[in-house]
Amino acid sequence: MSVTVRDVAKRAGVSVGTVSRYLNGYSLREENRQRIKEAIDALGFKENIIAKGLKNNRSMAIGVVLASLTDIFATSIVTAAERIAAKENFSFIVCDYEGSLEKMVQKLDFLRSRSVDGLILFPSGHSCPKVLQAYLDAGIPVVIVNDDMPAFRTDKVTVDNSNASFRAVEWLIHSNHRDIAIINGDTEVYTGRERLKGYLEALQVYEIPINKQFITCGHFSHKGGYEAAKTLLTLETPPTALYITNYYMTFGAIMAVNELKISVPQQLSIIGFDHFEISDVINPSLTVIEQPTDKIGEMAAKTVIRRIRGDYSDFPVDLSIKTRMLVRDSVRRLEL
Amino acid sequence: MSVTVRDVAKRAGVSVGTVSRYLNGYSLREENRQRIKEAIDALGFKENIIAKGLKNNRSMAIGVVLASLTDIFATSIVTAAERIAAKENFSFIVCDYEGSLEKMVQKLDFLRSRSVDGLILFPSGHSCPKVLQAYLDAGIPVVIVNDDMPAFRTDKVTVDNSNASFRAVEWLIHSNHRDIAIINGDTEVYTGRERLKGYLEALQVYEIPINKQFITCGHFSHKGGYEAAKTLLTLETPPTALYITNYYMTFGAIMAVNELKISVPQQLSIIGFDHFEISDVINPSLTVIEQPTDKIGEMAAKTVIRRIRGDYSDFPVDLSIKTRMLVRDSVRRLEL
DNA sequence: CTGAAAGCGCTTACAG
DNA sequence: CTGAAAGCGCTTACAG
Repeated sequence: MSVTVRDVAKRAGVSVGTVSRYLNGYSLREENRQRIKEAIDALGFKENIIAKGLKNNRSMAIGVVLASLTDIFATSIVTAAERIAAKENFSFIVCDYEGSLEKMVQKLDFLRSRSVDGLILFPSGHSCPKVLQAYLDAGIPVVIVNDDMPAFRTDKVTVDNSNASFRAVEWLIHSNHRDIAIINGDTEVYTGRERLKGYLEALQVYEIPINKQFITCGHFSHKGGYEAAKTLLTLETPPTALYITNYYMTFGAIMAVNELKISVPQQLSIIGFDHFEISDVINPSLTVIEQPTDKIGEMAAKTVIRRIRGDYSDFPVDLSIKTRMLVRDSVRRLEL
Repeated sequence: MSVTVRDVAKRAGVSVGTVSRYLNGYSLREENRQRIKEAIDALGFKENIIAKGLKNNRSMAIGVVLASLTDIFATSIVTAAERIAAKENFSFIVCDYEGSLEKMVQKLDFLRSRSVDGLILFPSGHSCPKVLQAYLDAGIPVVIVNDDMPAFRTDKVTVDNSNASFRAVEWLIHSNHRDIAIINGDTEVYTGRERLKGYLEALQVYEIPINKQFITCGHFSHKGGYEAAKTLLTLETPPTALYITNYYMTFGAIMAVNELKISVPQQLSIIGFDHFEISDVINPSLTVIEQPTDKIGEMAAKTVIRRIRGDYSDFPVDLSIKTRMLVRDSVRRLEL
């Protein structure tokens, strides 16, 4: 069908082994190098990565398993990771498990049979299926992103979730807010737990009494943020500041604020999370915790590739990437 | 390393050929079937799809090439397509070309060397590189999604873009609007052109004079929608209705409307595009043109798989999927 | 229905 | 540095 090493070898007048060595960057006689190069160009030869993989048990593919392909946080990370991986000639086989543990297991099985060389997994709060340990046992590295999976000893890349919360709330406190509400997602998942933890810690450290009404834990979604904001802002004594722990929730909360015709920051201060395109169109611009998705993706890709190459010197690594707080115009300093 | 057909054959006391036949669903003696089944279970055998592909020149992988992994419209389609493909045991190798033609070509080359069996491409207005023809010449089917690429004769899946526009605008006209503005994206790209065309046609058919000020063609983004809305709504005689041709633009326009404290639908009627999560948190709920991303993805996947299987009976197909208009609360019927 | 053998496109000891 | 040969895990005519 297509042109193979055999064709190249014939045209260049060398053996296929020599062509293979050329392809893999071994040194060979200058004359042969030239002839092979010429043959490859003339024939339009492209090496077959699949065949290559069969022999050295490498597929040059990395499985990427995530809960939803439509979650911009996850896909931003994947984009960055893919950029790194492509440079190293790895391709990404992307599987969406639609938030179902069962489907996740299915995908993991599927990727095993595709002989992926490594795996990047976004567990999104799901527990660890046995098949994951089978990956490690088979020498296939697994990097967990944005979750802890305590039962599973492997490389992990997260952000400083609780610390980010702490700093955000601290900033509000230093702006003299005392009635600070948190709009949080599901505390069954790692990020939800951690972000709540940081909020509580900050209040404790600054000796601000905790008002249970101000703690909402719903779903990390537009709707979750919207509903929580509506509830909080229609309390008898509503909070003066909102700390919102996820991009989609921030978005939903903003819609609720608009609808209630509450002006930010005059009547309400807000610190949100992440700043994808939304920040282009929100007035005033939001002060947010920014998760460095590029960095997260980069670290995930680099880590899994390093393991694939056999470097387990620092295994398992637990990378906690630092977030920044972008201080913009949605927090008002209260007069005391 | 892992367990192979050879191991299964040995344990079952048959030849590897027989195991292979079992795996591929050929009929064999009941006794052998049982023994092989037993051996597979006992050994935990998983077939190696890579090796399988080498022999019959199939990788069981479909390349998916898109401008951005963070575009929810594209990823919604990919999600649906992957669901179909996974059922047929195909995996998706996803490549993001970050809106650069050069990178797109790179990715296409890359996927060739990975021996993908087929390709699903979102050109996003980019022109057709030569390498695409090479795909077809090599017998690798290519399905174009959401674009026309007139220079390239292959299967295409789009929606009824201009017709969708026509119906949206017609609806506004029947609600007695005459000052109807369009917030459109780049007319260099297919969808932008088509959606503008439908708008113009509707006005012409109903003999409504075209007001050039009411036609904005910017960028299919939050910001594009936001800025266009600001411009339109601050005109001396602003439109009474807005037709917005993309999800992100709809989003941005809504933010502008909120900021200008214009109430919908009392002061302004709106028909938007698509209804991802945003619709959960917008009040009033928007009347929108809904692109059936599930269907688009399904058709793209089914078409490419059908071609992979050798069925070119209707090649090339140009599927134009029907959109629906979801009539909700953002359009007011004007009194005459 | 089944076994033995050749082969998919490549790599890699093994000799030289 | 290079060629000949074996082999990666599977499939598939070819005989029987």
